[in-house]
Amino acid sequence: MVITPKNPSESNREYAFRTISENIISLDIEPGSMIGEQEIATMLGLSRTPVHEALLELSKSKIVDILPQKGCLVSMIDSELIREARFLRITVETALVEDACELAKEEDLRLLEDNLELQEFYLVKDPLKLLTLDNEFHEIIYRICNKMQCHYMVSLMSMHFDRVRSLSLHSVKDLKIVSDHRAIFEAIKKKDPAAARAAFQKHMARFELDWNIISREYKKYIAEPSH
Amino acid sequence: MVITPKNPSESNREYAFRTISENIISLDIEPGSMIGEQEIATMLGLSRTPVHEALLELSKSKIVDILPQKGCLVSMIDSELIREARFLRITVETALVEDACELAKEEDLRLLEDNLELQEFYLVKDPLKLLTLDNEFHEIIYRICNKMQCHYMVSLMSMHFDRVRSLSLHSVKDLKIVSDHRAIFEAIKKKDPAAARAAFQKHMARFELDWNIISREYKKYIAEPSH
DNA sequence: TGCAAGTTACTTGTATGCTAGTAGGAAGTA
DNA sequence: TACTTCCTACTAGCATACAAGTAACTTGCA
Repeated sequence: MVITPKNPSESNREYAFRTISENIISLDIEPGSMIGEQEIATMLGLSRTPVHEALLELSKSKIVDILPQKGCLVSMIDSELIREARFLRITVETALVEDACELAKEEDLRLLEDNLELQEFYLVKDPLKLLTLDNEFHEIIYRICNKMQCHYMVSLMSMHFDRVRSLSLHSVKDLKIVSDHRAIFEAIKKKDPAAARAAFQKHMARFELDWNIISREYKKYIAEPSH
Repeated sequence: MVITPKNPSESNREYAFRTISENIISLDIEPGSMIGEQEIATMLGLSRTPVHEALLELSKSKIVDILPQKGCLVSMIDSELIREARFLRITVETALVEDACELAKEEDLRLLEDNLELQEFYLVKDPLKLLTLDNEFHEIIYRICNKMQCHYMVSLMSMHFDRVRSLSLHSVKDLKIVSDHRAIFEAIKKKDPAAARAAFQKHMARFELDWNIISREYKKYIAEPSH
């Protein structure tokens, strides 16, 4: 478990939530492992209460599963939940990029472009940073469309998604992701909804290929189909 | 505040969450009013802890606003959040009803039809029951498409929406809502995605009219635009 | 050896107590 | 009257204590 210092502006509960989330997404906490409230509380120098509340929030997206009187299970990578997270993102964000063509102001375009330049800069240097920038790029689009509450809901579910992306860093595909983002940006800039939609859907389609490879390579992390 | 008995299968936290939610949606707790953890805990016969956790969850959808060291503010009816909730539902469920045309089995169609018959039965008798049935109708569609996690996320946000619907019960429009549902059902039954999509969008469009009336009639409950 | 009952250690759920921060009113001052 | 300062009452955040349930181990018996 990787522990970063507590940001002074965040509450203990937020600190616990952020730390646990980051470690689950980065796979520093392994899928399928059990984590105890006390254990984490001690590591973070907190009491159980804020840790308990953080785990409660995480359990809402099913990224952890609280088993009462037993413990807290970090969920296995679950293709059904990933499918849902992906469905939600594709559906919502396809609509958003179209709207963004109308709504984006000069200032918004500048934010997107700054983000893109950072993506290009970190492309070879720091793939993990790239994942953060990727998420920020999408967040800017939510902000352009005044849909930040939707963004919160979608990103909670996207954790399932992000965890798989952590497994496929450092790959050639990163290069394509950044150029996808640029294509989406250009379409918004040109106020071309159809092009934006097409670029976005091409972008999200890449994941399907990843998943086929990863689901073979990391079987130990993948949940059995339930039925 | 209306208090129903605790269901034996639910935890104290779930009981608190359900009770508070119901009272906010039904407007038995007024928009803009302050509620204290202790106050609610006493009313429900619980300690502050499960109430605190319930309020925390509600605050994630911004239906309440926790002001640290001050209290918990039940949010005013906020047209921006309603717009977001509505956007999310329309976007997601439009995609779902199309998919449902392929995925719905005989058994699913029976569930939908049973629900519809109840809607028609309660149409004149109990408009509040109708709201519950309405939500259940939509939930069945999520279930048909195996998108229950999405359903959880969307329904959290839909509370903003449901609260406004509570204000417009007993109106002639109820009749149209039920016939809308039947149109959606028939389209799914005939496996006609285009018809399902059209029927659903017609259904959701009704809200716009409601909102215009209600926002004039209940000004005391409506938040000022922030800017 | 194999199995069953009892015990113990450990888990989360919940209650309670303490801390720190807010708001509003009382009292004092010009 | 108008303003400032202090005090009191109240809030949620958090720590801690206890309750209740689980699971694994130990013990005893056949």
